[in-house]
Amino acid sequence: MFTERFLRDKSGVVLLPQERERLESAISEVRTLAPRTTLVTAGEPLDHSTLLIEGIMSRYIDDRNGLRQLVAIHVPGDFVDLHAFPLKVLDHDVATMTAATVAIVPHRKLDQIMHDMPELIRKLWYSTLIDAAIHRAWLFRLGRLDALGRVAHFLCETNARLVSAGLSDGHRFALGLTQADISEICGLTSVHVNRVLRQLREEQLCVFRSSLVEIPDPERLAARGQFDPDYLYIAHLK
Amino acid sequence: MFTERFLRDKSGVVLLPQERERLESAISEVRTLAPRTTLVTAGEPLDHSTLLIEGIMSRYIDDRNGLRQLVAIHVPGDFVDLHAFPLKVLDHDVATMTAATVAIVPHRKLDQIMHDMPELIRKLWYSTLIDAAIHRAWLFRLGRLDALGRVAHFLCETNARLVSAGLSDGHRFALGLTQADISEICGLTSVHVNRVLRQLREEQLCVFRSSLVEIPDPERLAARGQFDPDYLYIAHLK
DNA sequence: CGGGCAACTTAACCTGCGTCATCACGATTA
DNA sequence: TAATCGTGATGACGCAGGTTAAGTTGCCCG
Repeated sequence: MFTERFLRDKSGVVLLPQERERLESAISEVRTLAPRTTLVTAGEPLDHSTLLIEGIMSRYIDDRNGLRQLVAIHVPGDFVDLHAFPLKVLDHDVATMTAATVAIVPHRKLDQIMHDMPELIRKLWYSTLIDAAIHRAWLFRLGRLDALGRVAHFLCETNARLVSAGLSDGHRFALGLTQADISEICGLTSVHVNRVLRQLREEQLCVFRSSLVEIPDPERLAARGQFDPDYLYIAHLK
Repeated sequence: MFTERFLRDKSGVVLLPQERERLESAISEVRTLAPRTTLVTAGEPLDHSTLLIEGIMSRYIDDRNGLRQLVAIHVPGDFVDLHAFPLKVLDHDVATMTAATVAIVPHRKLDQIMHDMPELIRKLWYSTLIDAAIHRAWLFRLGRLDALGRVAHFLCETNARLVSAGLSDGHRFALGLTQADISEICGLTSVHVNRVLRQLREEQLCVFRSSLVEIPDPERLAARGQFDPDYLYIAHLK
């Protein structure tokens, strides 16, 4: 079941068994990808979308000086570039961060679903809107939080999403990102991310290693990052 | 024709006459709103969405200290909170900035459209994804640009969107935002926005007044703000 | 015509984060 | 064994933008 984690635990939608089957049967191919592999380049027409099964992926925008800003990261269960179905061309690049396994869904299959199962299309739409809600939370993070708050907010978000995917127990998870990755997410330099991580460690808010992130007291970390998980639309949270 | 500007000039979609009529007939009410009126509060269930006909609206997230981060602004023709149709509850507030005229579209009408006109639903979906693309450009702006670049980028974007809506000639437009508004958009203080606007004026890049924004050389301003309009999906741009 | 208020302006000062530089560590390859 | 490379760690220094405070301007309304 490649779609096992898709829309899992989301408030406001339940994927029915026949809808899940229909999605499964829309998968044309399953591929494994090496770390740091570019899957989609901005401006190139697309005729398929990608469901992430295993690993971490990213979406990013390059600036003129070769620096880049990550605009999203994806965890298993995310339909990474489903927005390419209506848009056909993307405004950003998509790449793996770690090694990854993905399922390819041709747009022509989604076209058929659109005519046969409009309620399923609404659920697919919904999933792209959660990505947009996460974009907004990232805007808040960059616009209103200091460096420590940004990193704390990001780690809280990632923890919550991985709990939802069954990949974190709420206190510890494997992530596989470098400090430079965090800097591209949080709009900081890697030097300053290093300082912030040290401070988080000293204050016992979080121990970050590429291999393993540990959060002894998630509520304290959330308070420091002004993290409120409502925007993730996770069911049964409160 | 209240939907006159909706999806106007967008690459990749054309709203057919019968689709436009169907949308028109889905409007239950047209309202005028005073400036700085809150229309939607985060967390409140919604059974309708709002098409902006005239004026400027905003979406924003409050922080713990009463400050806020704008996550979007909307110009006439935008379906401001169409994402509430699949989501039902929003993660942020929606308010007018200037006086505004809006059309209300009940979700039950959209439900009917979903079953009758799946291609129109795909176009509605598309319009919410352009909002998401704009979110991403805002992330780039906050994460990678300095203060002057951020303001320049925002003004270029707004100019391009208003040209598309037929409300800017490419060099001048009425906007009705204050310097404090710009600061909430660009993640700066209003004091520093004031300094930046002076510099833009001195360098003849832009004259910003609440009533009127003038951009003598849009290309120079775009270069300074690393603005590339592809993410707006405007047709016939290049 | 004057009082009040929101928006704008400017200056003086301070600090969080960027920049630059150096070094350490572990993994990979020869 | 050494050479290379990606990643992490840390210190010295500078500056963009925040903070605070004190005006000014313009508009609404009695």
